[in-house]
Amino acid sequence: MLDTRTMTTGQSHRFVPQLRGVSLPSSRACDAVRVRDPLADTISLMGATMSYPRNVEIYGENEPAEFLYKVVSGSVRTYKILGDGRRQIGGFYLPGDIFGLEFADAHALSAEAMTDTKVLVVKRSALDAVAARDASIAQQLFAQTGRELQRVQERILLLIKSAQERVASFLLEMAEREPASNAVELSMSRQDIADYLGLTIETVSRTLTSLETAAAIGIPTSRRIVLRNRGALNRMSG
Amino acid sequence: MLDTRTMTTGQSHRFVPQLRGVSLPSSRACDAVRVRDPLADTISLMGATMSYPRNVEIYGENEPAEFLYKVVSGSVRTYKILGDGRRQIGGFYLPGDIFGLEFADAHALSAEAMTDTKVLVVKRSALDAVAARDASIAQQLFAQTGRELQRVQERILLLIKSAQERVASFLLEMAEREPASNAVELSMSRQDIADYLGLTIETVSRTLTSLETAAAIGIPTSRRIVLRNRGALNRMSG
DNA sequence: CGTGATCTTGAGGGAATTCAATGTCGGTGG
DNA sequence: CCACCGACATTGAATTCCCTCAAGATCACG
Repeated sequence: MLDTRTMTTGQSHRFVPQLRGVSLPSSRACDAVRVRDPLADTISLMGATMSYPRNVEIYGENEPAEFLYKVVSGSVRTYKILGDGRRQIGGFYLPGDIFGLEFADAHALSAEAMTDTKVLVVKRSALDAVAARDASIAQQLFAQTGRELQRVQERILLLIKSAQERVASFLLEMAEREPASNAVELSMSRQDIADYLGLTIETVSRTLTSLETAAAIGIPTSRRIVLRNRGALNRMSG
Repeated sequence: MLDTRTMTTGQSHRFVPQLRGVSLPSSRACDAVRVRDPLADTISLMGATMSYPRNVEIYGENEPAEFLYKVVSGSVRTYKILGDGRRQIGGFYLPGDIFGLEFADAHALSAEAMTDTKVLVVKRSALDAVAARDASIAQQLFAQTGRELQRVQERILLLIKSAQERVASFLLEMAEREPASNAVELSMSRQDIADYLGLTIETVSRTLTSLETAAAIGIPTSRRIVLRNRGALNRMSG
């Protein structure tokens, strides 16, 4: 099972540190991207694309944290298995999200593709080398870490809430990632949601149906949630 | 009443701390520290010492995050008050610990002295300026952030456990900070512990007595816990 | 000592889990 | 095409764990 993942890019991923474009923006569009997100741009330039089928491991807990990842398409979950078999999900990552940022030498969490997924992979050492030359990259890495920290701190606040508050918060969190629509397409199973929220699958299910009964949401299919009343959800989210 | 627990800590008016002067380390001991921990040393060199009495606010949520703090003596808690009055404690900081590291412009949490406390205070802007020149300082700041992130991730794992597991984990965590002894001197109240672990004060108290009954710990005074059987505690911590 | 704050203990209730059964959906082969 | 299967989801009933409310015990401090 180790090698169901496949390299889809033949491009050399040995990076030659040529910070082109940083000081000489040429086109408006390009400039905008670079100025806003030099890290993303660097990853795109340096990264190799890899594909992982659904439910396949991208990296495992305790493996050396050699790479940084960015989701191109599909979705990824990070998680940790506790001694007694319980699983805690660290986060869900959708296209554009960066994951695999670690501070110890080894990964604290495992990562798995939730659906068939393409990711950009970049060697940490290469990225560090660029960061050493380009302060804006270093700054972005730092900022990315800070955002991750804030995200995790909010999870702590979530985990002390009631089941209904957790589920409502979760739906609003997911909805923020698809701003255009009022519906959420869940790429994760009820079990994933439960392990993310620190609840059981039954409680998640019951809470969702109760939210539907309360006319706060609609559940046309189990993986699709329509937000009918965001105000109510917001109130319920604690 | 909604909020008795947050009222118990007493006055919430802002204390204006006294500036005691700049610490100027000159001893050999500090030189040794310098090699191992350039960040700590820089803070010592640049920082001003401030004193805060017990239960007095050091900074408040949403205030601009201008400073970085290092505990010299005493103890500090960071916390956030939720809409309905619940309080979540972000962390406890003991001598040597750094707190106040933020990524947004404003503090996400408030900080209070749990006991009479002395802290070193350093302007972020000054520290950033040093970091820009000295890569080892920048690296230390980054590492410090990474450690904070790991700490918070472990808290998430803690919050999905049972009450007994949480309390056992908490005791072991506190014990790690006083490696010499087999006893833990708690600088925080039961309410603080409860708000840290996402439990009620009664559950914390009951769990502690049950651990004592099980001969895993001793409780000579309410603020002093003797670890009688670390193996058992470890097993109980999940 | 008395007083308030903190901590412990008890009884009862409620929210979430556990255990168990049923329902739904997508795929696969007869 | 439909019947069957397995994976996933929902629903129900009983139980457990923790919270709430309430009372007492202990501690710190004047």
